[in-house]
Parts: sequence; structure tokens; C-alpha cells
Amino acid sequence: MTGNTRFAVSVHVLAYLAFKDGGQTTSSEIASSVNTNPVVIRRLLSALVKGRLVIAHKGASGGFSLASAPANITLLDVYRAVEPQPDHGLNRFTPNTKCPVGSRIETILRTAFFKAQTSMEAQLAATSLADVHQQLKSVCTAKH
Amino acid sequence: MTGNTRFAVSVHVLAYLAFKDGGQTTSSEIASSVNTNPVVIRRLLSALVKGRLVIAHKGASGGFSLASAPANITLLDVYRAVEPQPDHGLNRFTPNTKCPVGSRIETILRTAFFKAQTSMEAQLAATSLADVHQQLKSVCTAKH
DNA sequence: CCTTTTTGTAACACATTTTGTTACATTTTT
DNA sequence: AAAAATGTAACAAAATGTGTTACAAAAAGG
Repeated sequence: MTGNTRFAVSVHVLAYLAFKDGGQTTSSEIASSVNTNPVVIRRLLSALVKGRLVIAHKGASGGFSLASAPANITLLDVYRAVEPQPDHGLNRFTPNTKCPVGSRIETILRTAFFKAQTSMEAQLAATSLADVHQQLKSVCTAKH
Repeated sequence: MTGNTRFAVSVHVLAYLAFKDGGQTTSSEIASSVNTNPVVIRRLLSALVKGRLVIAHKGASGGFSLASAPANITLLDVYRAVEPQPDHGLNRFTPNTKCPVGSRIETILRTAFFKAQTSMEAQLAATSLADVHQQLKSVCTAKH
């Protein structure tokens, strides 16, 4: 049980919006698909709106819809919208700078983490919401 | 502030052992370099011993030493020894399986997470403790 | 064999993070 | 004006991570 569910739930939310293909959808309806509370969904959608992945429509008959075509939204966009900048523990890591190792290890770690993180993000960028949508549909149509 | 400091501290610990080049080192001495409590260090070293990266020597004049040459220990080995299997929130993610999206999104997410994780781990595997040791030393000798 | 030093680990407190929940203001439609 | 929806604050509960104390077990060295 590592980390949070924000990224997983957010991809689910966006996949749901893509599935509804442009129609406005309420946080209650999405919450029912995710199996959680509408406020939890709105909290995530708030971040997705700030990240310009989603448009919110207030008032009666309001709801949420995608801000772009699914092909233009990657999993990296989602990741960046809802996850804090990962620090891999470096913010809480305060080695003894009087030690030759302690004074130099931080820079080395920062470089290593950056490479690993960049590599992971490149993989996330390689999958779009259109890919996810396609996979959702192909599972259906593959049954014969 | 994302995640924990286990990986960062563990790399520091192993870099310290590599720096001491084969000699036994106590958890207290390492803790002084990391700037934390010896028990915290022993807790991590316990995992590193189980992962066969380090050898523990009990009793008076005991301590810890590397189990292999630094060139044979990669950051991925360290990562796997001290971090739980990452699930990216999927264990706590329980969508509504009666919904066409909810019932299928989990497999899709699992595939995407696996690719991202694999890519990140490949980068970690590309750096060895010998590389870290080398960087520690080159910062010293570069000064003229 | 006794003392000292060190590892091994349990137990606990504290802070932080995450999630779910209630409550309510605001906005928009009808 | 009423209804339906978003926006967000506030709080409880659970999980996680870290530091700390305490003490058992092991080994060295006299």
C-alpha cells in the first residue's frame, strides 16, 4: 500500500468522461462509477480543471466535460495535474554536512532521482486518454 | 513531501560503507553521517541484510560491511530491498464493477503503471554503487 | 566467566498524509 | 423563486513514517 489513489482515480474519472463522449457528467454520477463520495471526485476535478484537462459547468444541469480531445491528453498530463512534485524523500533528508559523504550525497541522489523520474514520465506521456478509451471499447467488442 | 526517506537514506548508508572500503562500520557512526538515530539505521540495514547487500557482524567490535563489490550493487537492488512493492494506489482502488468503465479500468491502469515502473527501474539499474562512490571521490579531487 | 560493545527488534508517541463525510455558500437553469 | 449543481472549508478516522526508549542476544577480549 504505497502512495495515494489520486492518479488512479483521476484516470478513471477522465476515462469516464471520454466514455460519455463530450456530454456533461455530474460528480455524483462519476462517484458512483468510482465507488466513492462526490466530494472526493470534485476535489480531484478541481485539480484537473486547474490543469486545463477538464471544464466545469456550474449551476443546475451543470457538470464536467473534457477540455480537449482524448488524443491530446496524456497520462503524464493527469499525473502532473494531481500529484505533487515528487521529491523521493529528499526534503526530509538532512544529512550531516560535516561528513564528506553527507555533504555530497544529496546532489548525487538528486541526479539519480531525476533520471528515474524523467524515464517514468516519458512512459506516462506515451499513453493518451484516447488509448485508454480505445482499450475500454476493445474489451467490449472483442467478445464474440 | 512525497514518499519516505528509506531509499535516499539507504543509498547514503551504502555509499558510506563503500567510502569506508571494506572496513566494518557501526550503526552509530553511520547514523552520525545521516544525522538520525542508530535504530533507524539498523532498521534499514536489517532490510539491506535480508536483501544480501550488506553483511552484519554482531557483538563487540561488530558492525556492517558491504556484501559485494560496489560495482555489483545497483540502485535498483537498493530500491527493491527497502521499498515495498509499489501499487500506485491500486490496492485501495475499488471501482464499481457494475459500471462498464469501473469494471475495466483497473486492468488498463495496471498495464500503464507497470510500464512506467519498469522504465523507472531500468534507470535505477543503470547506476551502481561504484558510480556513486566515483562521484563522491571526483567531487573531492576536482578541486584545484 | 564476566564485562563491554554491538546488533536485532518490539513498543510507543508524534507528525503527516489520505480519504471520507457533513455542511454550506455560490452559481446557473428553468 | 426553487432546484440542481459546483466549490470549498472543516473535521474525523485510518494509515504511514520517523524518532525514541528499552531490552534481549551475540560476540570479543580480557
